[in-house]
Amino acid sequence: MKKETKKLDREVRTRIAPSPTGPAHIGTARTALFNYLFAKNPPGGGKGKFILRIEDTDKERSLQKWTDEVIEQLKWLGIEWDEGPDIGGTFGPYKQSQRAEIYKKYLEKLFTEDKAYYCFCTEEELENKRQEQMSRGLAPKYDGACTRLSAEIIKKNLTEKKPSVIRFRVENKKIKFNDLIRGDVEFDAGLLGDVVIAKNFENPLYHFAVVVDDFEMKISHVIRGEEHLSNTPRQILLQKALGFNTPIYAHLPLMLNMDKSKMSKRQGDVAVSDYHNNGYLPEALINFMVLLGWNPGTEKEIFSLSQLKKEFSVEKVQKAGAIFNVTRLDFLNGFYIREKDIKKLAELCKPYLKEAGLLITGQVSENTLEKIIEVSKTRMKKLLDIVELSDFFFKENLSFDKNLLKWSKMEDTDVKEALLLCLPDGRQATNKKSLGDLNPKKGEWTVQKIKEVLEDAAVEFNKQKNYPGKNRGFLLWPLRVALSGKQFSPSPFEIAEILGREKTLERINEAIKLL
RNA sequence: GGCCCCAUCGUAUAGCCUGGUCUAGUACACUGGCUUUUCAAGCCAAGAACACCGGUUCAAAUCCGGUUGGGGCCA
Repeated sequence: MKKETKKLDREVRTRIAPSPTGPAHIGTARTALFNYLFAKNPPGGGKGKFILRIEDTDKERSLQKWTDEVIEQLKWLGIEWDEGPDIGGTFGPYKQSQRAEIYKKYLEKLFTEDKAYYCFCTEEELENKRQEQMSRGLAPKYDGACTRLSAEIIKKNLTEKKPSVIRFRVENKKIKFNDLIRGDVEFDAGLLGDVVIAKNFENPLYHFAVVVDDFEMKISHVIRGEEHLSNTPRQILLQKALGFNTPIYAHLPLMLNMDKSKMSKRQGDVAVSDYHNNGYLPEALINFMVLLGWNPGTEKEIFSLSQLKKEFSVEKVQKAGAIFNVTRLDFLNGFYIREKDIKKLAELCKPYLKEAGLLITGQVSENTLEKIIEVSKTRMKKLLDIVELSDFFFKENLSFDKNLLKWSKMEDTDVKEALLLCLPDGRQATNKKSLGDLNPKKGEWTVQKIKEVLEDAAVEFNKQKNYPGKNRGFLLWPLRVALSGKQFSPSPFEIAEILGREKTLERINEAIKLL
């Protein structure tokens, strides 16, 4: 289980190679992150390069819009690459669809050296053989029916346009390699069978294309998900057949569903855009993802991307898969939201408020918006939450059940009295100031003043009604509900200040009418 | 089914390489408390794990073997 730390004479070059067949997957983002961090701070020191390659060999399912999407999401996360798909063309092009000539060249080389051959077996034949092997308790493996076809038969089949694929002769031997995370790993390639590497000379398949691309792009370290671990031996064999160097491998633990299976769409959001759109902050997502499978060995667990660039090291990466626990992501996201500069946070919340039709340009001042967000932010797990949390600040009319106004065992009349006490003429009932007596023009409409007046009123109210003196809920709860229309909200002092005197009094009156 | 990988509180992990300082640390979550008009946030506290069996050793979470369990790949 030794992990070698070989000195590299080559430049460190890592890559991420997504297939643009759907929205960018969260697993792709995490793999990208680890590759990026590794390149930024390679074991031997110096600076490496991180490359973005687009694996769009599947022409039917690959769409430009998904390539654009992956780019957008990686940029959003702050993961930057040095080459590809449209920048820095030293080893380009960086899209597999544009590299057909390169693949063809190597495919031909394999053919001339008799390391690859045409296979004319049909899907059906293959499937039957597979079933038969499995029923006998054997590993399903290509039986080699076409390995030694005569030149005439091949020619005949080809001219007849019989469907064919290209297979690679997999040597019957043990393959050993050293994985940066897992140590020594050994496979018996004899169990593999000859693998299909291309549909034809124009259409290479995954195993072949990665091997060629990684070599041509001088990738030094292949850091990828554990699902590729068992693909590694056949790729190594291909490299050997082609005369390539084998890169250094590091297989990352998988991100798992709650039931420990590989993270999948069925059990929650897997697209980076899902998290982006719901208002997770990139810093939270980065921090969360990196801690899934890595930690510095200290008790520190809040990391910015730039700190990570200095502190990350592969040796500290776990071997076991990690469950993607949204609750923890929520905590981290809430933490970063609370930490955020209020102006920036307001900017980030705006789109959500606009989308919900709450924020109409020019209607609410920047200053007020910031106050609204300031009093709501401790309750936010994600940016989208701001909508539910603050809608009552923006609405003209509130609608809620009048019973919500009652604190403890209050009757309608009690509630009414409490609310009346906050109004300008409520003063009649007491010799203290009421809310309505505060004059905004004299700078009296502040949380501080409002709080003073209301606390006095609460004491007075309790005295009158013979309520337990310490419990201010008899006044404050009805007031808070009158102002927010909600069971849970910021304090009535904060709400009143933001709402302004006029609107505050209006809402109190509206509530009284309900009773 | 074959092959490969993995295994510390519910979750993420520290500790494992270099056995003793581990009556196993931290964070999230959960529970209780403080604060409090409410919900949050904050603070305090409590509960909670070395998968199992054997071996090596004076001593094992740590080293070795096996078992079990989980996962991945192969179509």
